[in-house]
Amino acid sequence: MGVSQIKVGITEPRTASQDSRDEILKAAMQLFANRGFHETSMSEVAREAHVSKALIFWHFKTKEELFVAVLNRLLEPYFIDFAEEAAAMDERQQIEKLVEAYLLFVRDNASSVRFFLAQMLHDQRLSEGLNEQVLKLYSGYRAMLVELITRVQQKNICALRTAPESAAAFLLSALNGLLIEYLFMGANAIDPEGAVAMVGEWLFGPSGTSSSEGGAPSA
Amino acid sequence: MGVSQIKVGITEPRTASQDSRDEILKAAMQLFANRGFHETSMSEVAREAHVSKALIFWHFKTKEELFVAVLNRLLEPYFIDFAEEAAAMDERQQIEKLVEAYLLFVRDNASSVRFFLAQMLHDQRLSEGLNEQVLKLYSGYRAMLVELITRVQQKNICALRTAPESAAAFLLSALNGLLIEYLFMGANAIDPEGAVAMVGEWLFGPSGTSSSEGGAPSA
DNA sequence: ACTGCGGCTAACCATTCGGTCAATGGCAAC
DNA sequence: GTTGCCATTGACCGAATGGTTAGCCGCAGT
Repeated sequence: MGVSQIKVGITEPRTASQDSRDEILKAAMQLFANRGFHETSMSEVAREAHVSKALIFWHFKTKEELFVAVLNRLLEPYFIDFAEEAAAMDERQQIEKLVEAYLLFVRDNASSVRFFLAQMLHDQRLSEGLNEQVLKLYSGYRAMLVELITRVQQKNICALRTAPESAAAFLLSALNGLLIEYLFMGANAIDPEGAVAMVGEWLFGPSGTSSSEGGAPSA
Repeated sequence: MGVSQIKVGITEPRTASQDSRDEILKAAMQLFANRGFHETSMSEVAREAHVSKALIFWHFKTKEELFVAVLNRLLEPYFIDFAEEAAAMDERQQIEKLVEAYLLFVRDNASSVRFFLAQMLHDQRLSEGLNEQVLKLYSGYRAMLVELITRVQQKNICALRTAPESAAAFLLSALNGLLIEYLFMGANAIDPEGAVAMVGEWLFGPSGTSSSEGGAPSA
């Protein structure tokens, strides 16, 4: 079939086994993402991966194991590398950067996000460890927001007087709302720059944006 | 559709057929709600409704038809009766009332909301008419918000200077975010009063709430 | 008494599901 | 060349799926 497995002797062997395993995972990821777990059959995965169904069961003992493998692979890029660039920014810029990163991530990983959402929506008990990881990520993000808002309030440059926890929760909710709006309504629903501006106005009152490195809107 | 033509004789005739149909719908609703469409089998519905599987197919031609029937029944209470009480309130109170109604509805109909969410998440093409209805409801709600914010801005009692459409979209997103937070995190996540206060502060600046007493924000 | 029909069911059907198994080709080691 | 392992496959399995069919039961109309 269409596989182009060119051996490049000098570098790592990259066995055919790994190749097929990879393609199975890739196909499964796609199918699970926009059809869900129960609606995706192993035969479909096999067909999409150009591989026999039996081979899937050779790589992964059960359907659940394949599923968990997909989940783990999806979770990999979910860690937003943030700390390094944040050091040079003031709090307001950090907050705005966080918001922007969240939305950009959602926009660029829509199918994965959709996947997790669908998964968490009804199969709460399957893949418990995974949910835990996602939750951890989530609350980490929230903690960063809380801290930033706290600092910003202490410095008195914040127009908002609500408790930081509530404010962060509200902001996070707004972001999540944008997320689901993006998933359900058309792809044009998410507008990171607009959202950042809105958050700025909400937190710091009506004023010019802090860091206007004005890039043209991409979408 | 949705006709409720109950003949009011002296006593309700209430044929056995209607009874069984009702119980099937009830069982199906419950199963669909927390297991999804594909994960729910007709045999399960039958067992849960204490009825033979064939009877289900006597009432409803296919599984999809049963599903749509359930959807329609779920959609009935979704129309927030709002206009009548709104007349007596000023714009700010109306906005706050809208927000509160949204959150209360979500809290009280969590399983239905979860159901619709899951449904819209992956099976976009199934039950297209339903999605249409939900969308209609949704954009109606949004339109009300837009109009209210517009008026409030014209009256100059609004601290926010963003375009009403953007503001409404942002507010709706925040509400949706609270929604999914409620669905995923514990039931304690939703706090209508706190949210209303927050929205008030966002739109009208830091001041005493218009109609409600200050409630301590819960975590 | 019989007929017709709405409500209901057990048994059945074809298909698909997750999963198994015996068998095979390729290839490195001996 | 043979051995042995890795990767891979088509054919197969029992269970469960959505859906059908033939027929039962009670009862109103005649």
